[in-house]
Amino acid sequence: MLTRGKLATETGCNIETIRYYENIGLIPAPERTAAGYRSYNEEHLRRLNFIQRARALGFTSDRIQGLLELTDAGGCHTRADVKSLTEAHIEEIAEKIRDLQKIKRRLRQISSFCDGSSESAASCPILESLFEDSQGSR
Amino acid sequence: MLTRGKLATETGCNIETIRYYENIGLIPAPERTAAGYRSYNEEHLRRLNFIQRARALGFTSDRIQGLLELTDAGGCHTRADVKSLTEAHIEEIAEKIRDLQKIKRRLRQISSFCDGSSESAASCPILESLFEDSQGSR
DNA sequence: GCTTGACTCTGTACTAGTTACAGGGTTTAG
DNA sequence: CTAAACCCTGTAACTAGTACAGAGTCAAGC
Repeated sequence: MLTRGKLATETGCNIETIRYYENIGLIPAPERTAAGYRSYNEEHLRRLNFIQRARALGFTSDRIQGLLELTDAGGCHTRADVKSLTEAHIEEIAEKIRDLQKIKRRLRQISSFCDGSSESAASCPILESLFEDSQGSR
Repeated sequence: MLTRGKLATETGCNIETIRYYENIGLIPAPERTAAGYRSYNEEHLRRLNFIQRARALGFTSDRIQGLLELTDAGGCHTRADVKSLTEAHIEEIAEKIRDLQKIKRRLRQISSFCDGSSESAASCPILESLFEDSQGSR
């Protein structure tokens, strides 16, 4: 029913990305027309939308695969499984945020050493603090 | 004076990464011994330390290159140049943090819909909210 | 003086998550 | 019937490295 191009415009996904998702197994290989054109159905659409939303929330391909397998496998997985994958992901994001905040604080500190004047960059305290062993850190 | 291996252990940098930095032009190509071994000096050590510290603060190779050029070029650049590169970087990190916080909030919300019970994953509200158009967002 | 192990050299391929492009075949609208 | 718009495939690019194979080199011990 749907060509690759239509699936792409329907989902807002890049057309090449769809082929990529097929390659890595995120999307099942669709039927082909006599000429070899991919022919997608509603289920593919649904699945691709799922992937797009999960990607937007920062899930990796591996984890998305995991989530999709939980739905594919039918009754043998529980909500608890889904929730624990989600919570693990939330914790990873929280950690990434903490790391970036640490970095930002340090950068603000280093930046504050420098008056931003028109003096030579060679003597700039920002560069110096990157060249020398970090003084004033932590 | 320094072989590649010694430079690696001295700086804590992976030995292959040093060659990579040479390839992309972050580190100048060193002298070679008669046998073709790279021979590094104090300046290389200093520069690699700089790169390591800048990387730890999340600077991209391009931006590090930019910072190093400011020092290489001698007197024709100012502290203001350095500071503006740094401030731009801080702003990017701040934005990344904001993005991640948005994602985290949304994930916490989605996760809260799910009781984490032993019911089938197929009916899990987390998966449903990824399949359906995001209701309750924003 | 020779062997052995530790080092170094090169090119190449791999990672994630796409994107892009070349060179061909197909479908559709006028 | 032709031309544009689509689709197919394989492959390379991006970032920031990491890893590995196969070959050469160096230093220490015997």
